Amino acid sequence: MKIMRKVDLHLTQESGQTSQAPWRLINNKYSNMILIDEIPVLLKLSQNSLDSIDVEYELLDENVNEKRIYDEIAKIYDLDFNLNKFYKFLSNDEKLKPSIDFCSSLRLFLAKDPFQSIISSISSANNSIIRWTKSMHKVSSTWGKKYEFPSGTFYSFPSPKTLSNVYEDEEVNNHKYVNNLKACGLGYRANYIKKASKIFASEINPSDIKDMKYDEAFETLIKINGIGPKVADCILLYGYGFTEAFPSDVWIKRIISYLYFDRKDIKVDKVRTFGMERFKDYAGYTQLYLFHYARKSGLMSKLKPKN
DNA sequence: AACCAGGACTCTG
DNA sequence: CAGAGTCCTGGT
Repeated sequence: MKIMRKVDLHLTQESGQTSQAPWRLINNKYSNMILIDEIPVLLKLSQNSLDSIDVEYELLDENVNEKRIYDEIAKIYDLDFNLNKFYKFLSNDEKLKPSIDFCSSLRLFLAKDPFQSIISSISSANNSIIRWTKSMHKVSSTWGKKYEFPSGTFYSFPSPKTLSNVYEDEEVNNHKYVNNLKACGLGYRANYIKKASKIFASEINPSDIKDMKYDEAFETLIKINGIGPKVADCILLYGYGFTEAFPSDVWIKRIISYLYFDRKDIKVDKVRTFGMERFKDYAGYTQLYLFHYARKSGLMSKLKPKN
C-alpha cells in the first residue's frame, strides 16, 4: 500500500517528540507493532521520496481491513494536517519563515496509545533522548505483551493496570526483583510512573482527557506527580493532538527570547502563554518547527549560555 | 574524577 | 509568590 502524502518519516521519527520512542529501523523500514481492534499489526514504513509512504505490514492469524491500517497510519503521522497552509502561516512571520526550509515535511508524531504518551512524556523530563529511548523500549519488553512476527519480536506498551503493579526498586523487603522500573534506567521518575499508572488505572480513564477542553485537560494533568507544565503540554500535543499546546522548556525559552524579546530573560511560563496566544492552533507545530530549525541552523549552539 | 544538563518537586525566605 | 537545592545518569 502506498500513501500519497508529504511527510518526512525520518525527520518526524527523530525529532524527539515524546509520544513514544522512535520506531525500530529494520532493513531501513520504520517498524512498529500497533493494535487495531486488539489485533496486532506490524507496520513497516519506508519512503523513496518525501511525497509518499510505502506501507508494508505483517499480521499473525487474524485479518485487518487495509483501510483501517491506512487510517491508523494517517492518525499517527497527522497526515491530514495541511502543511502548505501551515507554511503560508509561517511565511507571514519573518522570524518563523526560515524554519520551513529546515523542517520541510516534518509532522507531528502522535501516539496511538495515549497512556503510552503519558508515561513516555513523564520519562522524558530532565532526561536525555538516548536514555529515554532505551528506557521506553525496556518498559515495553519487560511488561508489554510479546508478539513474534516474521520480521522480529515486538511488544505492546503495558496497560495502566500492569504498570501500577510493578516494582519500583530492585529490592523490596530484602527481596531482589530483577524486573523493576529503576532497572529500566528511569531513576527517580520510577515513582512518578507508578503513581501516574495507579491514577490512570482507577481515577482517570486516559481517553477522558481527549474529551476535555485544553485548559481543563492541562489542569487535570499537572495535578499528577511528575507532570509539570512542559510534560503536560507534551502529553496534550503528542498524545492527544491538542495543537494549541506550546510545550515550553529552556530551549524554547532561549529561542523565543532571541527571536521575539531581544534575548531578554523571560520566564518559561510567559513563553508558554506567548506561544499559545501568538500562534493559536498552530502553536504545537510552530514549537516543533522552531525547535528543529534552531537545532539544525546552529542557532541552538549559539544560544547556549556559555557562548 | 568531578561536574553539568535536563523538568518537576519541595523547601526556604 | 520567587529562588535555590535536589533527584538520576549519560556525557564531558
